[in-house]
Amino acid sequence: MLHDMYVAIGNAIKETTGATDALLTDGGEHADLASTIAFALAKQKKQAPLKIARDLAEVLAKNQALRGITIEADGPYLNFTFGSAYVSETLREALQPGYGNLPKKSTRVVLEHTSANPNGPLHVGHIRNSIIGDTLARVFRKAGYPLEVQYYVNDMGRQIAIVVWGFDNLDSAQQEGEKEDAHIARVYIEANREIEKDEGITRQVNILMQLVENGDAATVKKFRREVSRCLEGFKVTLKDLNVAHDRFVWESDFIRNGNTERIINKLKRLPQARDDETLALDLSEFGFGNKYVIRRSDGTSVYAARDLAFHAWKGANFDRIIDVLGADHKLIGSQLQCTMKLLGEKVPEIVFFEFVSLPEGSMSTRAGKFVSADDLTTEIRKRAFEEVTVRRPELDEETRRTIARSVGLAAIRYDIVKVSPEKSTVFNWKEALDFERQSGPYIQYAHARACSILEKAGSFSECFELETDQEIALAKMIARFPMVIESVVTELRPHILACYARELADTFNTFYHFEPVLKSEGKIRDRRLTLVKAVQNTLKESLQTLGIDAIHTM
RNA sequence: GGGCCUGUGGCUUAGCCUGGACAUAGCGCCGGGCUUCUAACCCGGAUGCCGGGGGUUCAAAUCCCCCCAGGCCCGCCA
Repeated sequence: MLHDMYVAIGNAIKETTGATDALLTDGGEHADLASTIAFALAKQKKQAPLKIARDLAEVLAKNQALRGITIEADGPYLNFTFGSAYVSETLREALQPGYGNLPKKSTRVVLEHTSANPNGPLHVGHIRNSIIGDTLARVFRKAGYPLEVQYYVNDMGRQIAIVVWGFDNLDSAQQEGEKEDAHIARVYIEANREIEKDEGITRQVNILMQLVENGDAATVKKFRREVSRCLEGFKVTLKDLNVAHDRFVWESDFIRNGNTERIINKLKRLPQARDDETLALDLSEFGFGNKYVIRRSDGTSVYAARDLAFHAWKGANFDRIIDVLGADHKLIGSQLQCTMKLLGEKVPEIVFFEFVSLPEGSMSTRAGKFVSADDLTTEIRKRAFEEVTVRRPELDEETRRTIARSVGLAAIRYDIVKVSPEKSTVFNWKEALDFERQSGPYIQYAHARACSILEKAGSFSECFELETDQEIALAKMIARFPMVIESVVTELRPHILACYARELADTFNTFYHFEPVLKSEGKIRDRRLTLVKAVQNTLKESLQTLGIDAIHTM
């Protein structure tokens, strides 16, 4: 609905003025939409912006395509305020199940996220990747795209070789109740300590790496076993965060199926190839200072080669490739994009996010310096359970536990997704455990409140004629939802949805405090209940798209 | 040394790509509001040289240049 208005007004301005851009912006408190076209036309028309705006408002007011829209010139600004038809149409749309869904598309999208090395549990830095990725995935599906979500398993890296060395050489039995990924981290940390003491171990690790690349059956089996165990741990962590992957793609498969060898042969033929002892690309003409190494002098491939093979495979099976990667991958990500372009392959779009650190500094799995996602989940559920128990002592324990799980999940996911990805953050227990304003639970609470009103109301006849400023403001906020979904898809910035959901909850809370619903009567009660139903549905869709449970009571 | 990202009230943060009407919100602070639809809430108030300096423009938090501070990256690691 909002999108339709945007197009109609934009076209009318362009037709009337001959401008190529209608310069439409959000009207803020002045209007629903505004245009600054009068400034742009001032020079060519040799007229004051005030006069241009005034004249244009007069002409546009007569345009039949803009019926029902109030058009006013406020100084040099052209203000457009939508009328009652817009508001009632919004309400009708927002009552539909799946409000905000966009038309089905045929572009097949593959989205890769998380892809952490399987050498220890996921920590609060990794899950920023998971939550940005999973939210994007949900938004793409809502926007009508067929989508596959993948986890790229780095199963042949040095870290894994170190883990395997640890299992072969150290006292490495799994402890009572120890989760697989935590167990692997313990062995990995211990093995790294040994490596620092004894350089000879590095040679043994190198041998393991060669054996696995050459396909030595026993070594491959060991690598696979430990990596699989670690992934089992990850799956539990991700499930607790309501994050899901459709497919786990193993890096070593691209050696075994010959794809890496094939892409290396193609790379050799590029004019940028330098095939001396190593095979590398010279990408200096594109602004890259270092060599992009593809194959070692001993003939084995490096990560970059397998990654290129992986992305070529994705390009062959999908129309659009999106990767969510940490800022430490910016250089290699750009080199990958550059090389894919040189090969004539599809170029992946990469969503980068900056690091999460601890107050005492960067996280490090190797040094055992991290806050694991499991610890965060455990702690936040505990806190949420205490909170629910204080607020709803009459509920039985089982119900309180269920609510606490949803509230905890909401707090974690929202706390992470609300921040722009290009901002680096410092993990803060106090903020992560906050269930008040600008939090996931705050939005859940607004939704639960709407549910409660609707439940008490019973049946009512729908009424689409809103009257008061608060009612109309809320309806207009609801109207923005589909365009929010659209902008997340085009900008690949999920925090836009997080901000919107919070603003919608804010607007509803204000409405709630000024406009009685159940205590009003007749048509007023009907139209407010209709509005509450619309906002409840929109909040539900927003929350679910953020991967947060839209619970009915809390 | 080079490249990328960030810098917005005491703290956290939106807006920056696509320049426009008094810069968004929260925490904290001050003052109000629960016998009334769930107070995980609402209302009011104080707090901003939008890191600094130049420039472009009728107009700059937003675009360009320089500088400062912090983070990340620059490996025959992944």
